[in-house]
Amino acid sequence: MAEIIEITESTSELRTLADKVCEQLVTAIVRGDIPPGQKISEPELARTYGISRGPLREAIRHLEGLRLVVRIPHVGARVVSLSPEELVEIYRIREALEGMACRLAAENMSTAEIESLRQLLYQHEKNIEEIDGRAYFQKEGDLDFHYRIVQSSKNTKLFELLGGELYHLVRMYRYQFSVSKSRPQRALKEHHRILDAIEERDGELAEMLMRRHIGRARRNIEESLNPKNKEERE
Amino acid sequence: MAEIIEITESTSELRTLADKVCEQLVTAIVRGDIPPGQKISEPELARTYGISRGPLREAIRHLEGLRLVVRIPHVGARVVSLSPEELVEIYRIREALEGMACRLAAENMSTAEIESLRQLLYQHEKNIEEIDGRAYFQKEGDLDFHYRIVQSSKNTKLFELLGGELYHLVRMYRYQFSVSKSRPQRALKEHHRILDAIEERDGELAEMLMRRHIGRARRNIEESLNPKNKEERE
DNA sequence: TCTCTTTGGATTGTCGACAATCTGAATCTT
DNA sequence: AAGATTCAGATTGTCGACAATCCAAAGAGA
Repeated sequence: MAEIIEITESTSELRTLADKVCEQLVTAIVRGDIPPGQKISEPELARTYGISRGPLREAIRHLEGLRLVVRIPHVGARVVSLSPEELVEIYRIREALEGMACRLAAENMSTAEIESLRQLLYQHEKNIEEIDGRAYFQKEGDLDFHYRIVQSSKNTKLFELLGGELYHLVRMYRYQFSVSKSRPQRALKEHHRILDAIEERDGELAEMLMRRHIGRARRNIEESLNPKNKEERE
Repeated sequence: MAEIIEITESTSELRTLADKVCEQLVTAIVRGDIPPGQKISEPELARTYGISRGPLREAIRHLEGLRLVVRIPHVGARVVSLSPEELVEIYRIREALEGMACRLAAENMSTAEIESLRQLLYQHEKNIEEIDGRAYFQKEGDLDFHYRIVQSSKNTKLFELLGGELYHLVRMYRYQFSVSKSRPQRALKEHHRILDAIEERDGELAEMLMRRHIGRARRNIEESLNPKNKEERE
């Protein structure tokens, strides 16, 4: 029985209740406030947010589309429970998709966008120096970089895909497993190199660097997983 | 004012009304029975399917997630209107994603699956010979082949992505623009070559062939588009 | 004591009605 | 006559209540 959360005030821009609640639920799930595997009780959530079940059900339907909850008819919805294998799968997809995004960005990104993105990287640099050990800002910041690249690819469908469901899923995984102990300094350096390639309009190189960048992250995950599976066969 | 459509009988398996109606709407939109850009009136559709507005709204929310309708708060939902540019974007995404799927399929596809898929191709061959000119079956059949490949990649996330929203969108485009006048014989031959590579477990070749295969289709679309844009600059 | 059945409680699915908002036509002003 | 304004009609958003379904605990039978 959590406390009642006020919606109408702070969170808005999205006009309908269902949309607002949906946004609230997305962040709640991504941050782990509603833990993976937890049952989503409609009456309870409706009370929590002080709304009726109608809009809430619409929000849940939307969350299902974002792959953040799994719903079984007449039984109920649960927050998606993520297996490490699926995380690896997602990284493989990102490898292919963001690699392409990078190549397109090298062709279509405006110089203003490039400059703006470079500034963002400098800011990340500062954040890393400040909170040396805990790279919390970097965690979301890294995603920001990737997000901006995809946005600059000017492929709207690609942006919808990566900026939509996959984006939230990756954010969720990061919060859960706190994946990014993988020295942010190195990641930042790689980001700079990628942007360099884009600046020189070398799409081929940019794609390759991005694929390597994500591939390294993926292998990190796989390795931090394998030690336990060392004994397992097949 | 269309006639009233019975739901409970034929279309089932999915237990809830919202899910059934959603499935109905998907095929209706994909086949163009509800034309692109058309407004979706909740009261009218509710009457048509003989259900209340509650489940219908949930279904629409789901369709929104599948990118088949666009919704504006307090205004209503419209069937998505597809620009040829977006179709090209989607084909670019498929190039990257299905290329990867092919490589994974070469690694993970069982010999039984390969044999089954080969049989499917033989069946396509027959269908083409029978209805030489109009390649209607081939249209959906082509998608079947691609669908099976993705399924055999054993990457569940990839399957969800390509088998979900992108699959329906591509089907929709095909129905609308009747894209596949692009000699089915050649496509079929390419399918065989791709399957050959998979059978020989040559992932690299399989990926390349698939990328070319889809790339050719994309260029077909671009060319059938350019003549009109010949005069346009930029 | 274990298993199968039953039954009560709670949850999900569905409906009809009311309130908030938008669209478009008719009216008024300049 | 052109433009802005008002107002009616319809549509979307929201709510509370009822019906259908599922889950789990209690009880009956072997």
